[in-house]
Amino acid sequence: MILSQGEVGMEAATQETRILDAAEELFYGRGLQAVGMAEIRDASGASLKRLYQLFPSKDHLVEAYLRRRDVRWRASLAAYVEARRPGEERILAVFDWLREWFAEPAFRGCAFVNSFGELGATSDAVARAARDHVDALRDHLAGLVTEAGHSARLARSLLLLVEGAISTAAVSGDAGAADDARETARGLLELESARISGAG
Amino acid sequence: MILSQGEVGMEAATQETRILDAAEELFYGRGLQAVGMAEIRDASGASLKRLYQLFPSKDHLVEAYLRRRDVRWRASLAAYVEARRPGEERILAVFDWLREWFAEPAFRGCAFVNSFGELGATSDAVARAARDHVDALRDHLAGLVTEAGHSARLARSLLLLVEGAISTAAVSGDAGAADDARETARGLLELESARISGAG
DNA sequence: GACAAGGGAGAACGTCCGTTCTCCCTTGTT
DNA sequence: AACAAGGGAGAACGGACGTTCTCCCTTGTC
Repeated sequence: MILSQGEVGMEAATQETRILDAAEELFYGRGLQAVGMAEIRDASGASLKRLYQLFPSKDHLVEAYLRRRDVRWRASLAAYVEARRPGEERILAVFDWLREWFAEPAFRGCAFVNSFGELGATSDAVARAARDHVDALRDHLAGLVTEAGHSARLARSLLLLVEGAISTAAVSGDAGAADDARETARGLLELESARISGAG
Repeated sequence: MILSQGEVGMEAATQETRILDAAEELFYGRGLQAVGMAEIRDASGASLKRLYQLFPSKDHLVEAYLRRRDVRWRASLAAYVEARRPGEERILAVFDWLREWFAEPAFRGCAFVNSFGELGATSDAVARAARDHVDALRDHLAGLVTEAGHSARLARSLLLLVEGAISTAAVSGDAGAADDARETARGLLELESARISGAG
């Protein structure tokens, strides 16, 4: 009983994963409202019945997509960054990671900014998910900044550079925005160091 | 005949203006796909017949909305900035203007980033309008930067700060992103000056 | 005053979509 | 072998939306 429940649970989990994988690719690639439940059914291989058993409505699925993407996106960034030595290298690595992301064919901007623009005015869940993502990213950057011995104010500047690079790269189709952001961040680090030694 | 044609033309123009005003408020405030033609008809006071006479499809109306908004948005920014003395003051004025915009209750991020996220994958017209807007904004910033005697590279940094501030302010609902961007820009200007005198 | 032209209001049409329902088949149990 | 349970495929339902059509009224003209 317990084992079979476990198996049922695992099967449900992998089916849930397949559904979320399909939803993520479609929602991110084409927009929330442009993708219907039937298309997610086709892409995931699940039946509509199962789909609605696991996610009672499209709104639930959208929110689950955003929440999972937030966790994965930040985990991927964190893993990439933590491979570098603590300090300024890690801050600059953020923009190396962005550059690789921008070069992916599927890149289409920030999933949270896009979702906020599409449904943020209507759906509190979407607006909250987007805000939580930005807050978490800011916190992450603040951790890197303090780790490097700089003032927390720098984290807010970096957040603007990161979000600006994402939007600009998406709209203009130019991955070079990551390099611009990296160079700008390097300048800000240089400035911080100069201010510390100068005003020390 | 010519006069009456002129009057007809003017009436059509003001009706077109009313329609575009309604479309802009609704499209920007709630998203492109969340607003139906019937709602634009109600908000503009025009009949559906007239609406389709002036804009043969919703796609046409969406593109007209984006094109007009681009012109007006940049004109408003340019007018604000040109009230300051040429040089770095004008660069910083960009962020003062952003701050006032962010404080408006209707502020909901960059209309072009939002539209791109919603329909950019499907509609070439939307994708092009968004890209043209970003290109025009970058050109405008480049003009301010060269006017202030700085290198063109700085314009790309400023573009990232502007777009990042817009996205962040919208999603997090915090107009303070404009101040963060302004402070960051001030740092970059300081750095440019130091580099010029230092490396001179 | 008859009448053509054009515009307004809104019904109508076709399509799409989120969600539910029906029917059938499989599978495991007694 | 009979049967209950559950799942899959897809039809069905209700509503929304883009677009067109119908009908009526106004207005300007002979």
